[in-house]
Amino acid sequence: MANLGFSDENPAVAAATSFGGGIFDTSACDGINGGDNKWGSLGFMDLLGISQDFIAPSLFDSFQPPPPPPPLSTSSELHRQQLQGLTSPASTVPESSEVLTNPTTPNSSSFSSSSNEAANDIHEPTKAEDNEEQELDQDKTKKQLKPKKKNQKRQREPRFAFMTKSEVDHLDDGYRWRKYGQKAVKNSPFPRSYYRCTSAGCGVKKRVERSSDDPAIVVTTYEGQHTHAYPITPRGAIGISLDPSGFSTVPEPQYLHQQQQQLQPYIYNSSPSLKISTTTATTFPNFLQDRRFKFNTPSSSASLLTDRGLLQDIIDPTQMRKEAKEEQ
DNA sequence: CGTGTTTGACCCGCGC
DNA sequence: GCGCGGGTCAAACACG
Repeated sequence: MANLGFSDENPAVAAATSFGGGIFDTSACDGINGGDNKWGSLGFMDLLGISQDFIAPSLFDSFQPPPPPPPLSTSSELHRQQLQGLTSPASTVPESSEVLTNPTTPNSSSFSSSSNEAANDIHEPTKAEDNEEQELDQDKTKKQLKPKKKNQKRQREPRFAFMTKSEVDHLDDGYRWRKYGQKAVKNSPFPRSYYRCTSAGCGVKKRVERSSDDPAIVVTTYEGQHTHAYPITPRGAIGISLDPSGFSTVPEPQYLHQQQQQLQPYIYNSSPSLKISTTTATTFPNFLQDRRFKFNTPSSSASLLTDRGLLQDIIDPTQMRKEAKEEQ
């Protein structure tokens, strides 16, 4: 896990007990991209790692590459170690629903984090899924008749969601995702897309849907944690960060150039307002504790919202917006 | 040819 | 038990 020199003990961050702010308005980037909807040229996480956290290349000079990903046979153990020894909240999170934070302003960002029944027993895709794959091989012809263990509720990964103001649905966070489904969503004219991390053994999933309330807002829900280094493919870039949260603290090199040239102005103009507190380690995923997610505008929406019991399994933009209005 | 998307069918949980 | 809605699978297809 690379923090780019940002200390986990950063008082400014640790002292923060709330976060909130603006929806990540990425629409301004559309022009920057010249109408190209492909976000492959600028990582979404790069956008999230905006503001003062985005520092010129000199910052990366001091970056220490993480150890290479462990073999699959030991990755789960390493993962656990990372979760316990570092800052991952997942391993210590008591079962709860997603943490939802509403925007305090129409231009505020909204994060929803969750951990659930699986939180104390982090999903270890390597071994379990290997077995499943073997079973699948045997029963391949049975297709979806594959028996699922009954009386055993499907355990869901810790989830968190956030809202992004963007014209593109699938924001590039630097990882490679494969779309494996799309469903129409009730009470929404927009379909929900399902993505899965393409890395072998990595069971991280991502749901992307547009807010029916505000089509400009994209609600992205992550589920699970990456078990591999970031980025994961040659296409992406070199593996430079091994963050158990699954979110790199470093922009992909291929993005860096454009980010410096194009994104920074926007970033600084409309950086979301978000403060992540390490005190929320038991509720928020790693990446939210990452310094990249330390935003500037003071806000107490998170604590307010959590205090109000707005922890929900699924982020509800409509409610979020209503809540935001009530705040005003 | 490898990789990613589309899409219809299927599975499962949940509420009535 | 039934229907609905969410989630997943995998064949077919597209693309570079």
